[in-house]
Amino acid sequence: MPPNKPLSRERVLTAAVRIVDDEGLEALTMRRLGQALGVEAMSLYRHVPGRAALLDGIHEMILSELPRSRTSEDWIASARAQARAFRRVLLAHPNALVLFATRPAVTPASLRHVDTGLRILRRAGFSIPDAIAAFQTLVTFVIGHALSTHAVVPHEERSAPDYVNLNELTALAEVAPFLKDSDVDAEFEFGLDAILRGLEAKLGT
Amino acid sequence: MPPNKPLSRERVLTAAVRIVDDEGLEALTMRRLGQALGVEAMSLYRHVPGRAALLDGIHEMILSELPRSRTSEDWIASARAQARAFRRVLLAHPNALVLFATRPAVTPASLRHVDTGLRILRRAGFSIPDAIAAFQTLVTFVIGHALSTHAVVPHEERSAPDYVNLNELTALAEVAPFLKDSDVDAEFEFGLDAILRGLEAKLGT
DNA sequence: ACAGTAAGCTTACGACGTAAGCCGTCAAGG
DNA sequence: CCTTGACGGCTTACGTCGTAAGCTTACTGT
Repeated sequence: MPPNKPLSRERVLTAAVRIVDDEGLEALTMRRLGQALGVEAMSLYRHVPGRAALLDGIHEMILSELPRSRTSEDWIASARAQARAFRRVLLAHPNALVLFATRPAVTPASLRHVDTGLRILRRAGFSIPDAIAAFQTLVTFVIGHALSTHAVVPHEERSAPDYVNLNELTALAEVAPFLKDSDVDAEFEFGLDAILRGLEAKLGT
Repeated sequence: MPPNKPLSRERVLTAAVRIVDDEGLEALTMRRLGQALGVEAMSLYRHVPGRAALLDGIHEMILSELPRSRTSEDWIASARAQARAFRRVLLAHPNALVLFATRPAVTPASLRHVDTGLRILRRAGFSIPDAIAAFQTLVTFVIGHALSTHAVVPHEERSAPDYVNLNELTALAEVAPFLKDSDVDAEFEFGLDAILRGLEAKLGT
């Protein structure tokens, strides 16, 4: 292999994202990443302070895929569009989803988007604390929903079901058949719509 | 140290939870856990198939702290109470929060609570798919909110802020002073209330 | 030509999860 | 009583991880 382009934080991070996307988070080791770049593991430390910073970098890199959003008159439509866009970006990297549970929702890379989100809510008429809470609610929902529906976890050992009397769980039994083929996207839209309506209702208060 | 009580899955799991609570998830290694029980690491494998199963067990053990909930006439009040109870349990183990992001929301240990949650929503009048989506929304919000407000992450290296023009972020600037001393509980209640109101609104549809 | 510096390499260490097999204890059967 | 088997815990060992420390190479500006 001929001496490639010189490394750079940029190149390291994009390679890292690719590995995570293709092989999962746990496949991302320094040695593996080095190999993908035709380089020894320790060389990476020239460009990234350590593994934790690498994960932060991936987080940042994925967030940077967020499209610059245009806001319209209708604040609900704007908020909905932002939430959808955020979700799309998250779902493009299901293996990296856990990072968004771990890392803080507000990072330098996402400041601009936090700003537009808050602007939408403020213009809608929310007080400052309410706008914060509303934003928090929306972000939290998008991340949480993506996590619970698309996060792929190895899930080796299921512990013994610890016998529960299934006959008592009537509501669950009734619902269970629908769980298999539930439409995840529809569920997301349902939840998002509920939240937005609820926020609208709280505007009057 | 005299030969203690014989080990058991129970004893192993409770010790594990304690370590996680006291020292964090990353402190929970097989050797450390063994030491806490006055036992060698490998002895644990008699009672737990491996580390992944151990984490599943912790997840299960924490969920089992959920109080048996009584449901009232008012479905909104019932749902709110359930959400709060769930949150309380989660916040009792902030270091284990990540597990709830990783592990599926529905496990054998939580079947009963899923059942009562669904029952509340069904009785309120939601169709089966809507009840699923609504439940999902609520659970997701509780977990997500707890994560983003109470998950403690080492957070070593913050990557260079990647210069954003702060002058453009007017909405953020306006809000920033309030971020420091925002009332997390109030924010939670705000979001929860919004969701519940939104769900109520969707009931008519 | 030569010193300085940046980029990558080598070696090494301690900690991790866990596979494989060993050994003491103790209850049941002759 | 002695034997036997199995259960519970221990020992050793392997491969992999993140990364500290120092070395080597190649390019830069003077």
